[in-house]
Amino acid sequence: MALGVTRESIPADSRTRVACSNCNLRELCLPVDLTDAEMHRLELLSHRKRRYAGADYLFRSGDPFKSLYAIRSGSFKTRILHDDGREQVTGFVMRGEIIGLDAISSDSHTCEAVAMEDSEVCELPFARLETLSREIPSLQRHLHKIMSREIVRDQGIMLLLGSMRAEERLAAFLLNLSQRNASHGMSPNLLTLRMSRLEIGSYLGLKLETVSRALSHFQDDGLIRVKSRAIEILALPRLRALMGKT
Amino acid sequence: MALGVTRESIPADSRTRVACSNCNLRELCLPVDLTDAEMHRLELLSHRKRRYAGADYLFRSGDPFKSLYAIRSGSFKTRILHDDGREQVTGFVMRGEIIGLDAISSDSHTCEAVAMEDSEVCELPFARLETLSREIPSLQRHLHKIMSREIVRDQGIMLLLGSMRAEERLAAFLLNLSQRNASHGMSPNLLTLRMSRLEIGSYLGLKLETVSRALSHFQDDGLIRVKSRAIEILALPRLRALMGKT
DNA sequence: TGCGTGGTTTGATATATGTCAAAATAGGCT
DNA sequence: AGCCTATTTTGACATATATCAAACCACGCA
Repeated sequence: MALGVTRESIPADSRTRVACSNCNLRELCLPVDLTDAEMHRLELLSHRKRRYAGADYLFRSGDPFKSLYAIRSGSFKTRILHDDGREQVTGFVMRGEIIGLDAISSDSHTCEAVAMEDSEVCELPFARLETLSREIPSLQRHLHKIMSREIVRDQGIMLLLGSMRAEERLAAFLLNLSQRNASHGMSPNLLTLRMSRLEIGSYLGLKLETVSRALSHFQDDGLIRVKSRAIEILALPRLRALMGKT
Repeated sequence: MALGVTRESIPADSRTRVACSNCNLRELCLPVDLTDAEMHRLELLSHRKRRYAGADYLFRSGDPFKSLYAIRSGSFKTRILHDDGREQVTGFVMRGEIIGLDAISSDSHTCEAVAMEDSEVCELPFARLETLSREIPSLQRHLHKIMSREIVRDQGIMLLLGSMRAEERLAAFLLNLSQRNASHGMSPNLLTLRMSRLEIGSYLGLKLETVSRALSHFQDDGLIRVKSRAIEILALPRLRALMGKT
């Protein structure tokens, strides 16, 4: 973990070379067990760090595909657009997660990614990632797992959208955020939503009013406490139980 | 079915070796441009062909992950199950397509695959596929594209489930089948559904009655002709136009 | 500090889709 | 061929969620 290399010391528009071997996200982003020699090779990725302000695009649909991006800090939403302007938020991507996998199939991005707050990403040129993963089996395996995990995640959302009711969807959403919070060593009970009710609604296939009403209802039932975008989970087990029955 | 070789004459567990170089699906399943030498190596996959009768499981959720499967003939549905028994059909997989990608992430299958008719699959041991794709870059690239394509497909269904109305979903479904039919050199206007209204409903996040009503409505409007599971598309452009407005 | 604007909550009402039920149809098996 | 069962269609009605509208709130900016 890089001592002496603080984020603050880097100018906002700079593209800085960073070394995976020093990255404090290594476990999350590319948690492969590498020998020193392999780790040295991984540096050949010579990926760069970029910063984005809230509402900035990381990429737009149609952009040519060059790289995957590992999120070092902050968060993004991804969305796809329908011909008639309707949009569907397909994911909220957080620290330690990888974004851009959809673009591999057609060599251009099919969705767009927008920063939900000030964020930093690590650019991983995909061609080099492929070359390297031919040389380092554990890296190859990890890349495959990341892609497969995205498929599983998407299918989970299909289940949610296809067969859950509004309050179940919202409970699932909150529990998912809680779990991701916990996996980063943060409190599973204190959530700070980075997205609006409208965006949550789009993600969950609901209107923003329905999202708002469901949150209010949860609060009335003593499950959570809502203070605008800060949400405190008061009864995690009951929230869990809510999915499935009703 | 091969002449003189009925399903019954082949023990259920028989595994026949097949060669990719001879396979008439080569273009669809692994359409990589290989030299003779590489093609020779591909044979090392020494995949086997298996047969399944309708309603047979190809794999169940929880099964350990060993192989991907390329569908040589027939079709399968994939579904995930919720704790409380609810199920969501996540895909209808046809000839030339690959199934099982979800299992890579956790080394066990997260969904289950059930044959919708008599079918043949080609088993592709994943460990060998990984080894080979380290040696053959174009195979590696192709594997990545297949996984990415699955991600894009799933996100398309998220859009459908999250922001389209019942008849739009059904139109999208029929158009998708039509297109896949066409890509196999079959008529884009004559569809033979292998799945029930219940299964279509599960896939589209609708009840079977809604699916039936929408089909009847399309028929009344002269868009299609429904004869149980045989569907003739009479006005493809109008069906296309139906998605997006209304 | 106060204003303004986007975001959120809440209410009244509309509607698409679900639910329940019965009739019609199709396909498998003897 | 004809019965049996599962699937599909259709109808009447219920309801979850959407829609429209207004009030409320929070936060950034002057």
